[in-house]
Amino acid sequence: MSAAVAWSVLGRSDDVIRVVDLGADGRELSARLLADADLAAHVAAAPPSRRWVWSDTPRWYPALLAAGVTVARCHDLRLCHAILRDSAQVGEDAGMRAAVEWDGSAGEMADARIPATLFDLTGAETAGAPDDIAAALAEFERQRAAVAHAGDPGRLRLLLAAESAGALLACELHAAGLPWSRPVHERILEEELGARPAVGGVPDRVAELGARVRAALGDPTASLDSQPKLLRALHRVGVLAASTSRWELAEYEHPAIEPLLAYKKLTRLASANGWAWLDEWAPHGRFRPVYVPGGVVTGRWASSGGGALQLPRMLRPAVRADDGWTLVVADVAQLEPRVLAAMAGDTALADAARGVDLYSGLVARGVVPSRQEAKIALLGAMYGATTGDSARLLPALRRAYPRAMALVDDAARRGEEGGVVSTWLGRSSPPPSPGWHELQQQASGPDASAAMQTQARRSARDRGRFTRNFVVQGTAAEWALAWLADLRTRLAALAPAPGAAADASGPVFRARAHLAFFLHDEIIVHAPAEQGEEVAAAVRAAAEAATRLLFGGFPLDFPLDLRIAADAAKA
DNA sequence: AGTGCCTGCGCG
DNA sequence: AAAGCGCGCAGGCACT
Repeated sequence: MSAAVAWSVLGRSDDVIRVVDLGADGRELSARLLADADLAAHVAAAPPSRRWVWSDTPRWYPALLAAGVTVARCHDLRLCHAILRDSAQVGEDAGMRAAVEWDGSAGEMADARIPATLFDLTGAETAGAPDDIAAALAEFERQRAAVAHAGDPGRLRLLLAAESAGALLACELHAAGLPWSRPVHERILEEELGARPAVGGVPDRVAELGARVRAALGDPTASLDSQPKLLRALHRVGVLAASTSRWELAEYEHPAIEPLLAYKKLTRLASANGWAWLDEWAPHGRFRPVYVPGGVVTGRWASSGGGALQLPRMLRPAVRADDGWTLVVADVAQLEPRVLAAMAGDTALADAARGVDLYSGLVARGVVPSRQEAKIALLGAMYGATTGDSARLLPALRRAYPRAMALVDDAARRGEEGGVVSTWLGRSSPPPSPGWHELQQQASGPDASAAMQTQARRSARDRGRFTRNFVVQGTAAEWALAWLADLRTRLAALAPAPGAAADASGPVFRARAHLAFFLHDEIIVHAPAEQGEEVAAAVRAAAEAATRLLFGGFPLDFPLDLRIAADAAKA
């Protein structure tokens, strides 16, 4: 009877895949070689509790998904390396910083395997590269040791598991795609812009507005798309704006302003999400962005291509469930202030959040006069406002919620001093650059100029605002990851759709309810119509599970705005 | 032609 | 200059 396999490390050795099975203690139990074509079957045959360890999820998982195989758990060495390398809980002696071959972004690591030239085929080019099985085993052992010796191994393990689950989900979201209605998108474009113009042409509504602006400027050839030229044209008619931004132009009274603002709005729609976007990014009923887990320093996801995280509200009706399916759209109400309350153990702020709307809770307790001011004050507290209404409201916030304010103020102070701050689960901010330290050093010297001192002061404050926000934004990202990971597991346990059929989005995601979109604090699940309520219950249960996982019994809810509908239009 | 920066604006 | 955080992308423009 052999010990149970806890981990299976995947890597390459010569031209084949090597699978090394490890016990819970990290000891090697067995190893085997596999051809690429046999990997999916091997993974599918393993028990779902198996955690697959691999260099970089986008390099291994898409092929499995294409073969119809999903994985319940993995350990993404690249993403976990990035966390452990910077975490204040991990000592320098863990060697994470020295293992620079793991530092690249997903794209850079892919490049590292490619020989520099066609003649450089000595085999050495892959020796230290992450895909190599020896490199993967060494890094995994290094990471296990780093976690074991960390200040709070439990939280760090949670973070690494959540990050890795996110890596799986990012690939799945891309494979599944967001259901997108071409007719609805086209209808919106035609209503706003007019008929689709010929290639290189300008939509009718844009042309009309442009003519109105030029007429009002008294300049039939005025260029509206070049910021410097537009600014000069405005100055000539007495609009002495310093920039051509929407907010500033709106301050001026001139017949050119109204059509100009409309012109800007429509050209933005046409260039960012017009017909060309539709053809390129959602040609066959699915929008498939590339999600980049850990792409933001705080731990938030970034995206690449198609502007996935910037879909304008105007286009949300184009997010439309397939026939016989529905969407469950949910976002967290005021995620970041709630996260702040929980992190700080601020029971007074948690108390104000008891209802559905935290901002109204502040008004009800007489902290600020209006909901709008509550929002501005809290955002200012988390972003580090120094002027205006927001800064004016901070003293009231400080009186009412000293613990929450102390947490962000302390993070800001540490940042200004050049220190490192960490999220709830242990992701740490990157240290300041050598140049930053140098500037602070020189500015504190005896022969520092006043200009240099001002610059250093400003640079310190900038970093303070970054670290102030880092702890909150980063912990909110952790809550969201925990929510996603838990929901992903719950959805996988639901019954398949009746009469599920294969189609272009792949058998796995056509067969059952699945996540289709994620944006910081919002998710969209695409589900068989009759499972709408069941999925909604899973979404809520996952949010509660995430809250307990991170914050235990702290008395605070993370209420969701949730709707079940055929499309994702915002209320 | 390719690059990198700037402005502006979409999202949380 | 949208007061204060984090992003991606398009278009113009200066540079190589």
